Amino acid sequence: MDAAVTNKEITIKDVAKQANVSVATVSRVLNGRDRVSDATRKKILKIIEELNFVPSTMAASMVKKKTNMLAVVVPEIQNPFYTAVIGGTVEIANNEGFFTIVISTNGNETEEEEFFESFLSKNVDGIVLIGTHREAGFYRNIRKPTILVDRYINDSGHDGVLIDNYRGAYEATKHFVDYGHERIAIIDGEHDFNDGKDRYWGYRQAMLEGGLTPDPKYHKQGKWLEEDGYRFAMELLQAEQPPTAIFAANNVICKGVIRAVRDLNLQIGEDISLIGFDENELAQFVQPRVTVVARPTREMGVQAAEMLIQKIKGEPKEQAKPKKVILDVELMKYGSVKKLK
Amino acid sequence: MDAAVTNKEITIKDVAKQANVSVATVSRVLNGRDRVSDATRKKILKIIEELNFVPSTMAASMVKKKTNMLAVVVPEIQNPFYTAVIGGTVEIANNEGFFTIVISTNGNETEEEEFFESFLSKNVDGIVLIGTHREAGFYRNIRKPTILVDRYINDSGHDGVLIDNYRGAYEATKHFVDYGHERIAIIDGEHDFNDGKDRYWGYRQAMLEGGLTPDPKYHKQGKWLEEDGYRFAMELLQAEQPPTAIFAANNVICKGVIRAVRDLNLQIGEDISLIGFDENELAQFVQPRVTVVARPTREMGVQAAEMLIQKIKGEPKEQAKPKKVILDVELMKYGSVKKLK
DNA sequence: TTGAAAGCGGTACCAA
DNA sequence: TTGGTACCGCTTTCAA
Repeated sequence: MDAAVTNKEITIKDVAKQANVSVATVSRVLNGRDRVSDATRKKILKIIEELNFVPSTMAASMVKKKTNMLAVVVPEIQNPFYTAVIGGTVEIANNEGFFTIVISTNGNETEEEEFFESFLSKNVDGIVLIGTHREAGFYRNIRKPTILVDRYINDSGHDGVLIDNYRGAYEATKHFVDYGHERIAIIDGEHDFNDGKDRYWGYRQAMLEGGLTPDPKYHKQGKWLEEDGYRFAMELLQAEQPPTAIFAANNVICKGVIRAVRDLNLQIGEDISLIGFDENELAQFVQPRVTVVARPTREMGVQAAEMLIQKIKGEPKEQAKPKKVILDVELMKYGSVKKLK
Repeated sequence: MDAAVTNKEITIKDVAKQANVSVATVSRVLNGRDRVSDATRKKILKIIEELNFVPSTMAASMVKKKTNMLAVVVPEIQNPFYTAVIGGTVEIANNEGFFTIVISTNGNETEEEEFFESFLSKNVDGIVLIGTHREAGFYRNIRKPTILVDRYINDSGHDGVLIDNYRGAYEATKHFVDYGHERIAIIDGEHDFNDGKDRYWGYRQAMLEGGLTPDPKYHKQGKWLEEDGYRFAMELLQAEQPPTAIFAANNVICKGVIRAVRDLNLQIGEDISLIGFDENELAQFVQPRVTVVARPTREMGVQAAEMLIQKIKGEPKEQAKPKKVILDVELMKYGSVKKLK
């Protein structure tokens, strides 16, 4: 007698009753696999329409053990690099019939762990992960199909989509060298992931090949923050012997550098040469545009989603060996590097 | 005999068996509501730990009819305004024990509908929605707790979190007027949502109050795109009688205007005065910074999430009346408006 | 304090 | 081509 008016969810049973068939048959037309006579199919379809019935994907997931949900886990949701990756992933996922949960770990290992323990491992079919953890053990514990993006951890046991950070940094630095620069500074951050480390070593290698010795006082390490870019650029540019060129090893550092240059009333490409890593709006807006190592951000998300879905759909056969897909970077010469001599 | 080695998911049954108790008891310690003797509780907890058991939230959701998932639906995931809203929502949601699905409709009504029909209405407890649809009917059909953000539709039957677009535009325009401007242009887009319309009428009102007649040739309507901002600014600035001030009615239009001004080698705040709507990085970077109508973007997501969760947790009592929360905007005077005396 | 058992809303196997 | 029914993994009465 209670809740007569309540918006009671209608279920497959209601449809079956109305249509005078069994739930099994309704289920059949829902899934479209088994054959059902045209007459009953039409009848059922009509009732579904009338009753405005929407099957519970949850109930289905429970028996199928497939949720059709992916998770994409990023350290931070406001950084345009991450939203680009998310965008690429979401697009492919939707095309393939998957929904996507977006989770931000705030670059916090504890939060990351909690998410994995409590939820992900049970309720999604696969994960696109831009990890915060540094130890391989954490990744090996993830027993779901997972693709690591951008930050790759060796021995994690998962596939990865990365870019050639080493080469990007190498090309950038070599460009400086080719244009006659000798006092070339690099602003980066901690080297606890492959990406940051590789960029530094690419820089270093190009220096050495150019007959230059990397000078510690031109290597500024912060935390990969815009503020670091600003602060270190200020320091460098006001030093007794300022560098003639700065390599900003990620997109937000580059922003900071640009601000510093502006605040010191200097001219990019004239008073100081600059190359950034990764496109960013500011860098492309200033005059002259800042030369950057461009990476295919959105494409990384696309690749990751494609690999992930293939893995989910594919045989659960023994995975040969974790596969790394390395996408190309390109040095976009926009004119912020001055030719010396 | 099959699949002996397979990574079989362990369930509540396994735990019960190991602990020599019933599944009911295990469920009790899982949920912590009912009382369980300390001894058994400890025993069970230990086994859970050993077996590394993680309960299936799906199974629980099915009987509880609560998924602990929210959806936030946005037209587009790359726009920083939307990611800020998402960020605010996700933060609150996580604090309150909810996960968040992010869905991008690509500003496409059909995609939006598909999502709602197929999935949302069944599998999430509530929705934060920045809608694409224009008709109230669509919204009335959503029978889940829903908060409309930014774009409000009357008669939708849902609560909303908005900003005072009218006042923002009014203040901006009045600022121009106060500084002696008379030829004041506005670049906006279609008026199919309240936000755009209100901005236009705010502009209009301030003009009239200032004794100025809005001149159609200074009202440029595009599609709210950066490209529109660029194109129309180009047109306006190269006209026979160019305006002395431009009100760019959203963030991306403002970017376009800035680019146009730069490409024409003009000086903001000198050759052309400019006010934008909403903060954007470019506007705050150029020299002088562009005066903007600032709105609390992230805060909108926070508010929406709080209202939503309260609604979900609260009594399903008859909702008095859809509630609109209107957040304040503020004119940030950064110096891009010239005083014409 | 604990256990037995009836679901939640579907799917899929076995029979008819 | 259809129906009956045993689950999926958990929660929640009701009884013990």
